Amino acid sequence: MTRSTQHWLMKSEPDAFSIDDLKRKGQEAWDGVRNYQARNFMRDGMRVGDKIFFYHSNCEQPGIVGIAEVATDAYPDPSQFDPKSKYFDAASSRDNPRWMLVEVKFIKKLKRTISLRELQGDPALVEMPLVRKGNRLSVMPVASNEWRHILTLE
DNA sequence: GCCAACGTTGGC
DNA sequence: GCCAACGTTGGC
Repeated sequence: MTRSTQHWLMKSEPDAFSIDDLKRKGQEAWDGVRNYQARNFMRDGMRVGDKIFFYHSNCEQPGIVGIAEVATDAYPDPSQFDPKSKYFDAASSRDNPRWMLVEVKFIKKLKRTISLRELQGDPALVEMPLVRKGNRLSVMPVASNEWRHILTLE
C-alpha cells in the first residue's frame, strides 16, 4: 500500500535534546515517549521519509526550530527495558513491548524560530492541535496545507 | 516557580 | 466502570 508523505511535529525540550544536538549527531533514536497517542503516531503513522517539524518546548522561546525526517520504521524503545533508565517500564516486556520509537534524521535548522505565539495567532493554523490550549501531545500530525503554510513563515 | 490541563492509576 | 488522587507537560 502506498500513500503520500505525511508530515509531523515532534516536541523536545532543548535542555534535554535540541535541534543543535540533532544537527551534531545527524540521527537520533526518539526514546522516552510514554504517551499512547504519541506512540501510535510513531508506530502506525510514520513512514521512512516523512518530514518532521522539530519543536522546542518548555523553554524561553517555544516554537519550531528545524526540519527532520523519519529515518527508520518503529521499533521497541530500548530504554523501557533498562532498570537504570528514567524511562524504565516494569510493566513492559521484550515479548510484548509497550513503547516504540523511530529514529529521526537532521535535515536543517530554520533561519529563525517560528514561535508558538506566532503560530497561535495565525488564522490558517487554528486547527492545529499544537495551538489548542492544554494540548500536551509530543508527537502529532501536521496537515499538508499547514505544513506548506508554516514553511512560508520562515 | 506556578498552575491549568490532561493522562494514568488504583481503590471500590 | 467510576472517579479521586496523583504525576506530568509545558506555557507563562
